[in-house]
Amino acid sequence: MRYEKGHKEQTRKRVVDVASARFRAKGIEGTGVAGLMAEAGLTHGGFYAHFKSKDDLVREALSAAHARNRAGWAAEVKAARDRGGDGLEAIVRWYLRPAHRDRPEAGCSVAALAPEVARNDPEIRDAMARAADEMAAIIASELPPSLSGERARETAYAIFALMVGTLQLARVTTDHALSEAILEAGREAALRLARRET
Amino acid sequence: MRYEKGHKEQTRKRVVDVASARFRAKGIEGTGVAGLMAEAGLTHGGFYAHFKSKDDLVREALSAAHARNRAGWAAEVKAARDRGGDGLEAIVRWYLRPAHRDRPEAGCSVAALAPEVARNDPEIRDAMARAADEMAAIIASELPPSLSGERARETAYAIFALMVGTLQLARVTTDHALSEAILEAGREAALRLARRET
DNA sequence: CATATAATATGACGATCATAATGTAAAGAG
DNA sequence: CTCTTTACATTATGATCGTCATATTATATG
Repeated sequence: MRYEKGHKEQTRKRVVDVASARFRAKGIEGTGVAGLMAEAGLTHGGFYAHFKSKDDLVREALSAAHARNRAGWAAEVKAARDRGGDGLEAIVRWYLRPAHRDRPEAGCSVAALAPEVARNDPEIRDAMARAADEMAAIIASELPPSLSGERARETAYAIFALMVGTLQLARVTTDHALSEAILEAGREAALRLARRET
Repeated sequence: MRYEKGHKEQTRKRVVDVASARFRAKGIEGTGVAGLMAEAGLTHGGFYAHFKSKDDLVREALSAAHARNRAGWAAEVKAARDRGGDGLEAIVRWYLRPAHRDRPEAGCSVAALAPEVARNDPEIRDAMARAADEMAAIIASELPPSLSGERARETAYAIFALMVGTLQLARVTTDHALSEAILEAGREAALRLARRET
């Protein structure tokens, strides 16, 4: 059947959105093309009219997930600035909140998929590496003036790594109280790294 | 055929060792029972004479991987102590070294598998959570006296999370120089968290 | 109104997946 | 020396995997 103009792009976008959520929720290998298309309201056959391979979709879904998250980062920073608060503190508290731990399908793709992506092709790794670099750049830009020099990027990467690892540990732990304590410890440590003098 | 006494236990151990390496190298879902048994020199049929399910093996492989790594942690601490050095600094430098980044199959299972494990059953998550808690305990025991009080465990978890996240980011990045810089930034930040005063 | 076309659906390919029932051969028990 | 047992091999099951060739059908175009 022939659909209205723009229908295909809309469908493609829907598949990418579904994929970006399912990958984060169930992993890349844990997500099949058939189930993915079914969730998008389609059958599996049409997949290759939109993407040349699953890897092709993976790249796009990683970028799409990051694009949405980047908007969240920017919104948090802006909201903090508007109320005269600290942008970095807002990011840390927002990233390491229980709701983020509990809903990986809507959260950071690095925390949800980093090891699996690391085992993939360079194109896929680069899609995530670019996302990580952008998040590190946002962190770096929010560091206090005393840290905004040469080593800002390194410090920013360390803070981001701490946030990623903390979220993962909090997700692994089945002890709820410990999971909460891990999140709190991560928040505190991240802010300490951000506030060091010299 | 009937083998000598103890042959079965030896075979089982070999399968667990192969699995613990393969899981870390290719992921849990990325590792099939058939390939695993072939690498152990067996056919896939006998698998269920040793384990009641793949999940059963996963639990055991995670514990086995951790047991070996824990020995490495202890050895690093002891070596540092023997030469009058700082045990925690030794752990951080050993964990965040390029060889660890480049050989996940012999490395930390948390860094290699945390998000995938977080999506699994509570028994499997607990196997990793116990390992993480033990590593955090070692870190806590090596913190300076000024930090050995109430919040030692929280600080230790944060340091461990930073190490895990750093290793993962270094593995994702395809830019070698950046990957090295990420490792260095992680080492520096981890030691800074460990050395804070008050 | 007829027709070419675009966006899907249908169905099938061979591979591989976890799991399991059954077969087989050799070492230990008698 | 025979027989039972044990450790694994063989073979099979039904599912699901990624991929693709082909069929279908409504719409935009003529």
